[in-house]
Amino acid sequence: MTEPQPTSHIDRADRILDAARDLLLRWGYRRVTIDEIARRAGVGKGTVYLHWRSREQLFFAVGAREAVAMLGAVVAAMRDDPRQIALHQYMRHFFLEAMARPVLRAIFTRDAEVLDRFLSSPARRPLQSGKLLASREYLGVLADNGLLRAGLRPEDLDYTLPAVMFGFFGIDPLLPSGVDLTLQAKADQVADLLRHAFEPAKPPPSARFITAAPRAIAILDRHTDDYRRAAYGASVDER
Amino acid sequence: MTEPQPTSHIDRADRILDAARDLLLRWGYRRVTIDEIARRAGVGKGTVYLHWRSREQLFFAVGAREAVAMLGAVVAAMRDDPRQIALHQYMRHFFLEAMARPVLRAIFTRDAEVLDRFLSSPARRPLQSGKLLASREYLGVLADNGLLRAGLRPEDLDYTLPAVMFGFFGIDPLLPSGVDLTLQAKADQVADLLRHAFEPAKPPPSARFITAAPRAIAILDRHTDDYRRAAYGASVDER
DNA sequence: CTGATGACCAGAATAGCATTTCAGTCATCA
DNA sequence: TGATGACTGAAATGCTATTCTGGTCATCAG
Repeated sequence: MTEPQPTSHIDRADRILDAARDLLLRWGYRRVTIDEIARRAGVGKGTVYLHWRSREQLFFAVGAREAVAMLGAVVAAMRDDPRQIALHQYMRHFFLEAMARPVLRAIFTRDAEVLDRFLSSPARRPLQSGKLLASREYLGVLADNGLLRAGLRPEDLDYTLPAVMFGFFGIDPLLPSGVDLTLQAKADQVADLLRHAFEPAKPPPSARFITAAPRAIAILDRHTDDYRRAAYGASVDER
Repeated sequence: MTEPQPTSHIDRADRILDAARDLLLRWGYRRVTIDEIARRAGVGKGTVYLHWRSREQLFFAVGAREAVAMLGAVVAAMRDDPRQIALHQYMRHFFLEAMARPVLRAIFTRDAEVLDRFLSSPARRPLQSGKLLASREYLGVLADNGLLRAGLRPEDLDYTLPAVMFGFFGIDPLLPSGVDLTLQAKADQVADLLRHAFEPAKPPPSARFITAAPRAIAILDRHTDDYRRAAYGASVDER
């Protein structure tokens, strides 16, 4: 059907992931079959299993690849302007970039229509865990540079930060129809909330951000690599 | 089976609601039948329908009655100490008292095991809506008395407050098992978060609370009556 | 006459079974 | 040597017969 084309290992993985993503969004997790994905990607079914151990891992990879793209966009903003490493800015971007990507939006809003069975699959966990939000190390860098409220320790956020973000991602279907803000407005509200709740009352001097940014960015880059590895299977570093 | 006893209309409603609540918690919404509830309450099946229009309304009444009890506890604390009307204290009590009551906990944590079908029933809405949390009027009283951060208008909380509370109620199953705080600790975190995010930086003088408390309490009393009426059917004011 | 009841009914839920679908494997091939 | 797709069993689905149960209302007890 699709004519075979000479491709690298990673290009082929991308074609398969593209097919999986498109079918996922069109039909939902339950209805998509490996046969159809392989057909669409122009490869044999066995080939899919040369990249990922199972169907579950394949769909995790679909999410992981979008996570890589999302983190890339967020980190790019931080490189442009070190002030964007502030927790409230980070989470604002995180929220906007996640909601702008259909697969990630489905995951974070726990969209049962799209994900059905995948919601309760253990493979989904790493995509929704607190680590993807803001790891201890990232928060440690903020704390060390006076970018968190005095007396607030990174571990104090282990519970609260995921709770808040989960709330903003998931509240919509529970709200009466009268309340509907734009995505931007919601992102601004998260940012405002987090800034007042967790950051110093008076904005820290720019120097602090400039000092902290490289370390903060390095941490996110490392996380990004973790997700990239997950997306393309262990074979990503063979190349 | 249960010997009939002379009772007022409301006593009988309570017996039926008791039976419904016990069976709900033991078996979950789907498995409980009206026949079993009536048998347990020692009344005929038809009698149940003299109180509520439908099965759905009956279970809504079970929740509404617990909401009355919960609001009663919260308001009692406010009568003892006017400072408890502060948004963060209100929500702290709300969280603790809701989580301490099995039916409300099931509703607010969206426990699919207990509620299954009831989760998507429209009758559940009024129990989970923003209004039960903190109505515009309540927030208006706080704002009028300088108990909200300068520049924060009550309607600014329409989205954010439900999002945050929903997050705290629902996050637990999504967190890695390492993170498990006591109920008290979680309540303290909600309170801290809300105080920093939405209330004045320096604690307002007591006089403000003393002035505002009667009006705040009156609003909650009115909401409580609404739920009481819903719990016992329209017949509650016949008496 | 009034308020309570439970036999009754239609539609929905369930159980049981026959059939189809599909994730994952591996012998074969280019 | 890397890619394939025919093959297999387990799980999902469709179908039918049967049971269950929400809600009604004719009847009855006090």
